[in-house]
Amino acid sequence: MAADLSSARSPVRPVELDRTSPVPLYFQVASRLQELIEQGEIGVGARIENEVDLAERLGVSRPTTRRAIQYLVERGMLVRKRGVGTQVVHPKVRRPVELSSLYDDLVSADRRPRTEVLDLRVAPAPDAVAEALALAPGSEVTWIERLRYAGDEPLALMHNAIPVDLIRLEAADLAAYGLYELLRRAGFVPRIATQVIGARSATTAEARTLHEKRGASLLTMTRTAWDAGGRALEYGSHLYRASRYSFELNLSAG
Amino acid sequence: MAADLSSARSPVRPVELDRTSPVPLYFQVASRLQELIEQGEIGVGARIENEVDLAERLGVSRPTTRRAIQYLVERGMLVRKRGVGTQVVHPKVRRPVELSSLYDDLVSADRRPRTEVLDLRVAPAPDAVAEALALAPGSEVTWIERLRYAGDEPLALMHNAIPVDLIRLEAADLAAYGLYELLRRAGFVPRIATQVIGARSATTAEARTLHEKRGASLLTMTRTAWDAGGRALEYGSHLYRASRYSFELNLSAG
DNA sequence: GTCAATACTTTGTCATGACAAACTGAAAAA
DNA sequence: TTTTTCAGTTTGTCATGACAAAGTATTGAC
Repeated sequence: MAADLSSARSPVRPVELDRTSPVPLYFQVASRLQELIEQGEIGVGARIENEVDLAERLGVSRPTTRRAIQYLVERGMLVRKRGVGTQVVHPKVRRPVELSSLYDDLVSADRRPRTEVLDLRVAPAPDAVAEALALAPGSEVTWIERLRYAGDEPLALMHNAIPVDLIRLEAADLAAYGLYELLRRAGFVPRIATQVIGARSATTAEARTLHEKRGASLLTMTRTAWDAGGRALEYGSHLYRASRYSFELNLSAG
Repeated sequence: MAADLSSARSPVRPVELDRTSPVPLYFQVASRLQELIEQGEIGVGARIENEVDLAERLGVSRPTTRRAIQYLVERGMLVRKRGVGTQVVHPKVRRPVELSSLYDDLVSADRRPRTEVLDLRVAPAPDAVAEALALAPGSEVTWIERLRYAGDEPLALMHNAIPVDLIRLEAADLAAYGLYELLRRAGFVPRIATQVIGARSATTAEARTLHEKRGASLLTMTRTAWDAGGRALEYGSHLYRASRYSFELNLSAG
């Protein structure tokens, strides 16, 4: 039994790599490995074949194999040790913290998101917001206030500021789609963000809006997002009902 | 002026690469680039020299240059575009979410952490904890309850469970060092973790311990951490004073 | 003047080869 | 028996060379 485990090298069946495909070879290899691990054919703790042999068997170069393995290492499925080998540490992809909006999250969790646009106006940005977005003080921003429902329950009260020259937002669009979706459609893809997560008690008005008791605990999240060109896309200051929502993170260290 | 910006290629002074150093070449190159960007010698928005020229000028191969650039791309400083070039998007390193303990954070923020060990015992793990740590139900764990101060103010009430066969913990050590530091010294390096951040109101007892009013908002964080071998190291369930603490995250998307 | 085709630049992918460093385990020495 | 040494395994680093794909800028046709 014990001997079995130590010899549990990858029982990979012949892999069909498609060299005519636009999908890079390293990605094809990574996908195949990921599949085997997710299906449990290579168990947690088992070592996979070494890079050199794997490369030879698949008919690709070692750098290509390395890149495929690296891809899965970055996702937290594999761990490498020099002189030892590469081991499976987790059967599922541990995604890094996602850069997605609440709307996207709810859609994928099938929680029937609905959005009510409470306010939509163009106004000068307060100093703190202008600084967060790296705009000149007093620059105009589109200011949005939305109430997000999951099913029939209010879940979050969201305030956003978007540089006014970036996109023209309509209440109808905001009610139908997430802000990030609208930004993406306009060609602005959020790539980098900083978030601060905290908590505080609800004011009377906030409690009423969110169907909570006065003084109930709320999760606060402020975020600034930039696109690949370093352009500030969005500043957000959101309130979540702590009784209905929490943030889940997967971390991995070098 | 505008012409100046577009021609603002990296004014890199001759870089001294040390080929005898144990520090990898790609890392030396990355460090040098990072320095130039942090010091503003390559401004945000400016394009850096293309890979081929940079490699030639530094006297290294293109893969080495690419790896250096890739390193900074992953840290959110640079963005690459095929056919265009590589651009500076942020002058500071945007670290991914750190896998460090509160103690380490406070030390680096120079906030004089102090720890009071309220409880330290060996007991069977509750089912939820055993499951989080992937232990058999009822397995013994070392159970710790600590109160963490920053300066003279209590900041967090921390509960941890550590598999009992992993490390022998002493109250004196826990008072002097962070848990992660002790784990690392024993050879267990946390590599992967999942966290859930939420909020709730303080109970009377919690409020008293943390010098808060009854019902004050607290940030909750539960975390399970694993080492590179997939061994569960630690389960933690912590309470932070929302009035004194928040979580800061830097995210980047593919 | 406007639009389309073309040339050029720059990053992306892949192969081959070589040596170094870290770890493991077995053999040899104390 | 215990420790040290050494050989073998495996990942880490680096070089060179080649072609592909995407984006930009220029040129030419209309």
